Amino acid sequence: MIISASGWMKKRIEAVINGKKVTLRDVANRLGVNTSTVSRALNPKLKSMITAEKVAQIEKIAEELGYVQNVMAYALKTGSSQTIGVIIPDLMNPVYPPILKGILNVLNAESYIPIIAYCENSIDMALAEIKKMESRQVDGLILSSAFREDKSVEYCIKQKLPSVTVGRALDSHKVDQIVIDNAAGIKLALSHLVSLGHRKIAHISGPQLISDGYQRYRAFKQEMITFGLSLDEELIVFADAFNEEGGTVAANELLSRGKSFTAVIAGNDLIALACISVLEKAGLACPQDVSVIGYNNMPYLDQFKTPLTTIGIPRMEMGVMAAEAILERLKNPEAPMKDLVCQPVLLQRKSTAVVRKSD
Amino acid sequence: MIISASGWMKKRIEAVINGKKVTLRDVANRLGVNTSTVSRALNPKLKSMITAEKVAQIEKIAEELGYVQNVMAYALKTGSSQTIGVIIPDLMNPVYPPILKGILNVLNAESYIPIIAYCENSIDMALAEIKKMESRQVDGLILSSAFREDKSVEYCIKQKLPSVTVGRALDSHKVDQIVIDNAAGIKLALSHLVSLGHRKIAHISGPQLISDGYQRYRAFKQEMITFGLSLDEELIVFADAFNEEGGTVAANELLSRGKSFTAVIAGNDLIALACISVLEKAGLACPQDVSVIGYNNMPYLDQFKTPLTTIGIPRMEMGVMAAEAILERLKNPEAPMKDLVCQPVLLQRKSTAVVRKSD
DNA sequence: TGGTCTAATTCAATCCGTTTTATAGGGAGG
DNA sequence: CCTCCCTATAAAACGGATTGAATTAGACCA
Repeated sequence: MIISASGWMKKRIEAVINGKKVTLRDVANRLGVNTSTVSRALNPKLKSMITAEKVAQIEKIAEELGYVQNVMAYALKTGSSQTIGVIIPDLMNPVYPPILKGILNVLNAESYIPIIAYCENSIDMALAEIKKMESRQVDGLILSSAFREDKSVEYCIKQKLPSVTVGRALDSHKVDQIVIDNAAGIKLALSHLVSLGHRKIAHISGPQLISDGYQRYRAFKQEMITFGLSLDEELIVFADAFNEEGGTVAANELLSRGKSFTAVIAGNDLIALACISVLEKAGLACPQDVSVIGYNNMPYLDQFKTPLTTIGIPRMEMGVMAAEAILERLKNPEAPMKDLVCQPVLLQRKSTAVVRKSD
Repeated sequence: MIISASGWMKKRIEAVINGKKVTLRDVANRLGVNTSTVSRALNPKLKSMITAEKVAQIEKIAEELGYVQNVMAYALKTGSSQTIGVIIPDLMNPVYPPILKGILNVLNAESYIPIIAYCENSIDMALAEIKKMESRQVDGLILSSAFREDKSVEYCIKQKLPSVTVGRALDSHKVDQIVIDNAAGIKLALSHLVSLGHRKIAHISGPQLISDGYQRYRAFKQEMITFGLSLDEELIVFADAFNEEGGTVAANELLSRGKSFTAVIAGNDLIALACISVLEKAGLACPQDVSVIGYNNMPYLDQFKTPLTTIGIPRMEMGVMAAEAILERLKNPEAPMKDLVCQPVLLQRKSTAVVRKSD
């Protein structure tokens, strides 16, 4: 098919056979123009500097040769890798996929790409991942891994890596944050329970070093008083992680204290699910004997054996907001830091019921 | 703290204030050595060429200045970005997080990083994502998005982008593939159902353009005959996607045909779940009236209202295998293509029961 | 002691694929 | 003929890896 393959063309064919990529230079040579001309012709913003005819030629040849821009070279030259790092504490927690989806959707639209890592809820691991991402010149970071005090995000600040958190907040408010109004959520839960006649309400809290755990705990104590209920510290236990193992241990701890209660507000859905299992093993049915409320509204909850009443949060929207926030911060590095707060919603299902007369 | 900030140092301070990154050159200048010395000192493989004392100095200063390697520059020079692209059809399908976790774990250990994208089960979207990844110089691709015939993976082959598929297979076997032994899975399911006395068994198949859908369908027809059961084509319907919507439509179609059946094998768990809902709405209880088997063993299935009997697949292991396969292929580009097949397992729960006498 | 040879380090220059600044060419208009 | 404008070019980065050449140091021998 190739009639005369001489000079650079020969060399190029050889290169392509060896798996080399087609470069800007290749398409420039093919047309006998300068690389800068090609660069401009292929850049929508600079295209106007080149005659339409030449642009058309260049686009045709580029297509024909299968040219794709080398983003590494672009990044090296311009300092922008068009990449956003995303760090997630736990891949297995079903809360994160929707957040991820929200993030991906907006990044995609802006021709950014995410690099995703998970850190198993360890600050050290998060820091290691952040350094890897830094070395890849990420333009910014979305952290849903942050603790209330967190040296990994301190590192981002020190290195001037633009960052936002999502679903987690720093006590210091040193970065943009997409957060949930946890106090409102707890108030919703408590108000629902109170309306069902519950008064002896327990709380299985999440880790206190994580903003959601801490804020929900604080809100619980606060709102119990606001609702005029007596606050019994013995009805509050702490799970050491927002997962089923943590929930199981904590629920057993609660039961072992021997204090009676008719309802429990769990730190999140996974803890709530574990709690229901523990209660059942102890011969307590949910919701007949005790009502349980979760938090987050993870997927498929409505199809569970005991469809869980929970506090729903706009997960995908949070992802969208996080991505928009980081892009916004890139455009406007000096803007004041802000918290964007999302309102939760009560989703009433089958795990809560009117308190029994006898209680 | 800085005593005399003159020459390069002044310039550097200025640069850092402007948010510039610390470069190899910066640490070289600080010590008055050549960049190549620093490069070698920081490269584990070449470190031996430099005196231990100097290495120590360099490491100290690099740490002090907060130097991190610019992977973009490295990639540009060496042609390797230490990045693997991963394309997933659907972020919301709970099958993928464990696969992703397996992939991440091995890539991490080899200091590779994944770029993750999803394609909503569209080949065109997958192709667009692949081109984006190509432009980012990914060293290889893991595709769990592939169809039986798929121009996006044809493109990878044409562009000499090393690729492997996971959970999906091409009819052509043109790339390495991590697949499930679907015939074995269907055999397991059917054998279980037969042992419970079922003879009139329906199949809600997944999309036929996807290997899992097609192979399970083929296996179903084959095994029905092997088990000596009469194969009624009217008891086979096709869902147009491996999700709940697809399952709902297909299950309604099956019901509308008016043929009686006592069990159904679904193309995957999501379809099975949708099927159970549809059956219930039609007044048919699972498993009392009809037994249902899923495929994939997605998380939390044991806690569902009707704990689903399903065919389990080693999701995380598949991720591990996929990552190892692509890394292996990078080392050894000329090796023959191979299929790695994973064996499924029957997980018996509550959605299957002995067929009623009357049937 | 001086000279030679070798091994161990370090240096300087080049390259990777792009973008971009400054510059040159060429045609139109005055 | 001289400007001015419109295109296109040439050349210099970007940050780090590579490598042949140069320097140094050390060892050995006469």
